[in-house]
Amino acid sequence: MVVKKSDDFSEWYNEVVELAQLTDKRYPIKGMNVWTPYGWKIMRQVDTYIRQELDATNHDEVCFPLLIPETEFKKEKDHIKGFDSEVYWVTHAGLNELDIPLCLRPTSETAMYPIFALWVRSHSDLPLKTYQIVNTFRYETKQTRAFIRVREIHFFESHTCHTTEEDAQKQVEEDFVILERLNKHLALPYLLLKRTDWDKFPGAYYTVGVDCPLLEGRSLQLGSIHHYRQNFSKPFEIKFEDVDGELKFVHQTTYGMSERLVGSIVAFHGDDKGLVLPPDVAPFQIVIVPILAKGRVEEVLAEARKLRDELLAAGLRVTLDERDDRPGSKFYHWEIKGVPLRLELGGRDIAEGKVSYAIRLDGSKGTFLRGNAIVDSLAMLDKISADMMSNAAKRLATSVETVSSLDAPPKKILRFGWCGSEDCGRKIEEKTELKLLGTPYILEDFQGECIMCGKQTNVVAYAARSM
RNA sequence: GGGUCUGUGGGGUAGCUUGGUAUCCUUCUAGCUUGGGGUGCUAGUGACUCCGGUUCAAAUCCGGACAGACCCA
Repeated sequence: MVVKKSDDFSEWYNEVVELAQLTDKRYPIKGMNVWTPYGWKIMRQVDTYIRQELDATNHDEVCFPLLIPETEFKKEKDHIKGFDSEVYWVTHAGLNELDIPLCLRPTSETAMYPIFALWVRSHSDLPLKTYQIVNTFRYETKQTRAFIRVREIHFFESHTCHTTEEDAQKQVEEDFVILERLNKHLALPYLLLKRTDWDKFPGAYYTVGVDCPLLEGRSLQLGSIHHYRQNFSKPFEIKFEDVDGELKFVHQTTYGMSERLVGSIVAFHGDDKGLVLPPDVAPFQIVIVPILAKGRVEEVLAEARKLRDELLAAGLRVTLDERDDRPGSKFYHWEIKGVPLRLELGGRDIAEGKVSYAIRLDGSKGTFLRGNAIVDSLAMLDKISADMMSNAAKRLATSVETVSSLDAPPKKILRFGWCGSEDCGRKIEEKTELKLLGTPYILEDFQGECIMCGKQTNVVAYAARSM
């Protein structure tokens, strides 16, 4: 690593992604990168937790086609208006021009909902809770960045249908619980902010953004949760016969998060030595580096393999670095890759019946008894996870600052009074060059004045430099 | 959306002003050496983004495309 995180965050981010070999950015299309083995292992690990949490809340995994006919895509007016400028179109098939162009899904509402209309007939079909983990396509015009702003996006989207608005509302709240459980594995700080009306998802009744505070008042949207009411069920005619015999339109919600989760893990946890991975998502939780002194190579390797096999049998993800390279060089290699725990085994350790360790998160080193390898490794990984969670909590607490003036704002996420008008909102964005993230979903007590017009208000808003 | 800059082995670079033989570091391959924080030595593989133009001759000058970095809305 050459660049320091605090000196030039963007440069630092690019360097980590490159050196840790998370992705190959050399694919010749802007914003479309190659998932390399190490990066993909992390993504798959995250996907595993997503499946786990969604399955546990009775969502069924489905997989819809990538292509959407223009006729379906255009059914919801606001939706098409919101996505028009960033959709890829397939206009030809073989040698012929298509009668009806097909778009690559930028998100799957318009792919799924015509079929939901067939699936849902009675109140007993509801709630319908589905999700899929797929790639979506958005023609980003802004600067692209690995994992954070890409044109082909790996993401999950859950889509649900309910009999009533209240039931849909309960779903939104369940989504927050799912998010919190998922985040136990990722250890990221986040805020739940209800987006402004002019910034909500195209077609939504309301949108809640999940915003992760990074360095110096930057925030990164990790995902979003939407309540659609009947905005989509009406144009797509998703109707059910209720207990009273009446035909009604369903109420819908969606929840989506993307490979940005990987980008956020890199951006939030990483340090000047490279990646720092939470044990739950690390492709390898432990790396064993054998110290191969001349004349004892076979002996040490045999012991190292034995240690590896024991740890593997205990359910840990472990790799033994048997490459013909110097130990020091291997230390740097695995530090950049963010492996939480490094174990060293050499002649000295074997003689003393010990194993040396080094913890990536804080750089601490020591030894433990060989016989305690499994118990001690598990305990250290647990402690690393706990420490990373508490780092996230600390960051959350220090990243927001309440201000009463927009002159010379601190490099934090700003919190201030807002009258709620679009006029003031836009003026605030113009003046500060920050993005108005919205208002806290869980209402916060506030009495004060709108920071722009001075009107009395009990609404508090957040703004930050977005990435 | 508007602007500025850049594109040379796998990665990072020198050369470009003033057109002619492409530099160095790293990685990689082979061998020896070494091995508890980036061993050392020897030998070797490997590059001018693409298309067009100017020219006897283009990495170098001109135009365009594509890709990337940055700034502004």
